[in-house]
Amino acid sequence: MPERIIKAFKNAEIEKISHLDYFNIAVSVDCVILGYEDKQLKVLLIKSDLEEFSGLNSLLGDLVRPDEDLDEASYRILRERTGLNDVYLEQVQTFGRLDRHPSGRVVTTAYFSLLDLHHHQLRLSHNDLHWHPVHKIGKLAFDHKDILDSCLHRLRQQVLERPLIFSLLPEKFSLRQLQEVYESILGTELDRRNFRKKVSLKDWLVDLGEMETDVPHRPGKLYKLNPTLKKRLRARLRVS
Amino acid sequence: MPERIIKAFKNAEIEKISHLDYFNIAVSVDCVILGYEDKQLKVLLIKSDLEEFSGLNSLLGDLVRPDEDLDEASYRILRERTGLNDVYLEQVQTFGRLDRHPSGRVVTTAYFSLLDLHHHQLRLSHNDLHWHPVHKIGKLAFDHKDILDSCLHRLRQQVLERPLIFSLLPEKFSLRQLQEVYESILGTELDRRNFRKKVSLKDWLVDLGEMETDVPHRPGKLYKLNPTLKKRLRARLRVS
DNA sequence: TACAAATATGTACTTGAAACACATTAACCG
DNA sequence: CGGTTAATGTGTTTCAAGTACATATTTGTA
Repeated sequence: MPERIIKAFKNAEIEKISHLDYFNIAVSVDCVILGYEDKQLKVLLIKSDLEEFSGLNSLLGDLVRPDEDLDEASYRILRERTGLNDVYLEQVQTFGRLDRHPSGRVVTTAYFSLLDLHHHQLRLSHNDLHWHPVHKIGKLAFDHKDILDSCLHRLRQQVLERPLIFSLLPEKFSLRQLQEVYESILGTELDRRNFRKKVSLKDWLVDLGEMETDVPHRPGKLYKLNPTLKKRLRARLRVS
Repeated sequence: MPERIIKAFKNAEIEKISHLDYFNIAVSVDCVILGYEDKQLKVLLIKSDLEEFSGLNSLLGDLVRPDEDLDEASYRILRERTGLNDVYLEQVQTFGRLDRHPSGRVVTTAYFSLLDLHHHQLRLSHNDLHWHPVHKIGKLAFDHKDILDSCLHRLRQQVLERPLIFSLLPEKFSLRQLQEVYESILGTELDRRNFRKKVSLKDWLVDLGEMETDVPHRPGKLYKLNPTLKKRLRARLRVS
């Protein structure tokens, strides 16, 4: 099989390189899994078990299996690590630096996903899995800090245009909660009145006619995401 | 070496799959090389030499070599195919469908680049290389139509925000030429007066104090890209 | 029951985009 | 050579969106 592929890419210089070398590249995916808690955006990390990176955390990744799509692989990792199925997932960028993995050549494709950190189905697969506030993260194993940063950059670009952010919140939420999520992602303070005007113009929200409970102040109205949009979010990630 | 990598990704299910299978995935890059001519955006394509796709064109791609970065690989393809060095290049997306290549599993990363189709250094490497108007393209080999579309989508997103478009034009150009390029990319007509106002606010342009020649009407002023921005464009793609 | 703190809604101002008009210049042609 | 044509080059007006800002209302708490 490998020979067939190399033949398909017939290239003048091909004889200079051993055929097998072309298949010394491994393909992996890495997931930047983001949640929201205590007014902070958090990312799910695991302690690296490579001695080269002892003491450092890394993103959740795995080799892509011979029989699975890239999207499927990232979806599988998410499922294995969190137990969650209906999660927003988006490919961001592929990283292929020669020395990015100490054990050999690994090209990795980064995905980010957003989920409700307090979802009742959330079951972390491993004791060494923990949520870390993204703005407190220093070094990570491999080039994972770069990967994280590129995903956060993409998230910030998209978050005002598309209704992604609701995956971070529980089913019902108040406008204050929603605003706080935006503020933690964008790293800026927003004017409450203008914010409310902006989201109300977008027809993203449905007023539930209910109020917050157990808050130490005047309760606000509760909203949920417009069901049509919710379906559309799910549709994007139907993989397996 | 492969064994070391697989060990590094220790996974519960790893034993189910033959170790070597993980390295049956080839990694390639495909370049969507865009130029501008006759008021049309054009893409450089080559006749596919696979019998499965006989009669169809394909993008320019190649396997990533064991000793080169993804960016380097796309840069090399560009150089080999066009003879050009200083070209804008941007990674867009990675495609990994299982059946996307008839000869086996190939994961490919798509790049797009913009260049001046009439550049004096441009030397196409091959007789079967031709420029095709993007809006007239039907089928392509592999999933290359999807790749082309995703690159065009990205280009349309970026073109109003960042000064990419100038790579498509010669050193000196008139505002009319610039507007025509925008219109062909965005697929819309723009108001001349509003367009001029918009670009003049962006400090992208330098007035050369020269005029068009050999035009069958009143000549317009000639401009060039602000040299600072030009340097910055080049800096993004310094690879080898 | 007064106060603190958050919700809820509205208005004036500023900026940017969209629609539109007119004077100017050079090529072309009778 | 002068009138016509077809571009260039610079406005202005209008409208929508964004930003800054104020006040009344509701609930929890001391």
